[in-house]
Amino acid sequence: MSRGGARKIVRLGREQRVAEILHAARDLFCEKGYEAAAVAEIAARLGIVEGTIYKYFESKRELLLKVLEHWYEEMFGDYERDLAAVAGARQRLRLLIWRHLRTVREYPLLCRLMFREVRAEQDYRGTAVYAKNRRYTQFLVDVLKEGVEAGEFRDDIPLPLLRDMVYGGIEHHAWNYICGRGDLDVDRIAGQIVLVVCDGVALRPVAADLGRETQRLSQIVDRMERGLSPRAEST
Amino acid sequence: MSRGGARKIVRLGREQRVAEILHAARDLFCEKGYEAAAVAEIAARLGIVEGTIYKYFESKRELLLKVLEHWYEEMFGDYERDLAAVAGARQRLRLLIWRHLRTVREYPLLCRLMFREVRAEQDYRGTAVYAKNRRYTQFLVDVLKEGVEAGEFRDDIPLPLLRDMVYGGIEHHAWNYICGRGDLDVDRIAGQIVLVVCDGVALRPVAADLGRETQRLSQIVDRMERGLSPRAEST
DNA sequence: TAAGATTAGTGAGTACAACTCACTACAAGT
DNA sequence: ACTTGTAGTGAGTTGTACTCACTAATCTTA
Repeated sequence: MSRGGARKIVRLGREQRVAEILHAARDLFCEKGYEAAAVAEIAARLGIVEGTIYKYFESKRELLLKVLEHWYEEMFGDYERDLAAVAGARQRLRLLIWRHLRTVREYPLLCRLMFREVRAEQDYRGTAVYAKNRRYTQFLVDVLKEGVEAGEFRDDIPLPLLRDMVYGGIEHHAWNYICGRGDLDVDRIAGQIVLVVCDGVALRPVAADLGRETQRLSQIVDRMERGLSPRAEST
Repeated sequence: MSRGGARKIVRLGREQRVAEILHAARDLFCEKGYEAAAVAEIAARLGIVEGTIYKYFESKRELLLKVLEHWYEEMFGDYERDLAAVAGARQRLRLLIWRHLRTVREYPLLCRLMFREVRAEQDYRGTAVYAKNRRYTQFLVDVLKEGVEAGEFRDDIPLPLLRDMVYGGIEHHAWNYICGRGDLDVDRIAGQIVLVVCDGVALRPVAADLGRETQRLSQIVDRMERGLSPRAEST
């Protein structure tokens, strides 16, 4: 601004420049949202000109997709590892739901971009982000499938529907938080979702009162068999 | 085009013109989506000029909101009536889920606008569409509450979470259909969602084997009390 | 019926952002 | 030192939301 156009041009290698642009784009998209973020401002922040960005990315949208692809790549790292440490379908399910909620809590702005700007567009299927998202949600379907095969979950509910109820439910429930209002109690919500899903699909639900009744009758039978009156101790 | 600017100007009353614009806007938004629909094209279809639309609507976005408000108004009509005809929390729940799925099936393009362009925006809360949507989803929360009060549903799961799992789940599950791919089997999906939700919140789940055990013990106790040997008939 | 008031409708703009392209300048290879 | 590949430029073009000073059709009132 102060010195009129006498700026030194800095030349970077392709890789490095691409990385810089992705980083600046992620920041600005998170700050302002996709629409409001101008490509020219991303360029300005890096001290380059708009045209340079179009040298490396075909369009603003491609830039957004690449930003989110990188994010997914970051996430996949410790997913399998964490999952391998937990046994039992219900506990594994809980882990996936809990981790997803934690991700929403940690990166609300990126989630917002994903939900709003990417997943909703015409061309979504066919993008690399779609493939990565499929891989991400497939973890949950696989855990449910294990549960069915192990006899822990019933087999008459299509797994994709359960998947959609979990991820769709979380998205709706977290929307306020994602938009910057209120907080997100990850532990509590994870527990409640597991409760709804499992006691809907678990083969043997608790049935507390039936259970208590069985126990009571059991004790009576025990005492009777030992020759005691069934009413002996009831006062 | 053919006669150079010698078009007759048609003057309409305010009400009528507004109605015309809303209708044309709804069509074009559904055809092309919000972004791709140009205000100038809405005007062109009515044989008027862009500025005229801005005489009646402050912005393109207000136009979209008004279109969706009108749609909600259409829907509310027979909602209470239908609901009044059905008894029992589970059946009423099924009705609401079934009706919502049918609406999605019938108006996928308007649903798409609602999900994509309206609900996701910053200013959504504070719009009249938000209020109408609240009223719409509140039906389901009320039905759940009735179920809890009637002792049909457990009371340890927050109703808003269930609401979000239902509507969020449906939205996710129907997204392919909304985007014009495949079909939507309303009856089947409604049944499955009710199954998941109810057998998750219903107070007395089937628990067939626990039930049988209770029955068996009951019979033993009966016989014992009548002075018979507990093992009398077991062979 | 004619003048004045009201308001529907016009169309030529402005502003701004995505995207393009012919060109410049820097660095490496020979 | 000359050539060549390519990073970077910046002045466009295009398209669209939105504005505004103005025109003309209709209504009101004398």
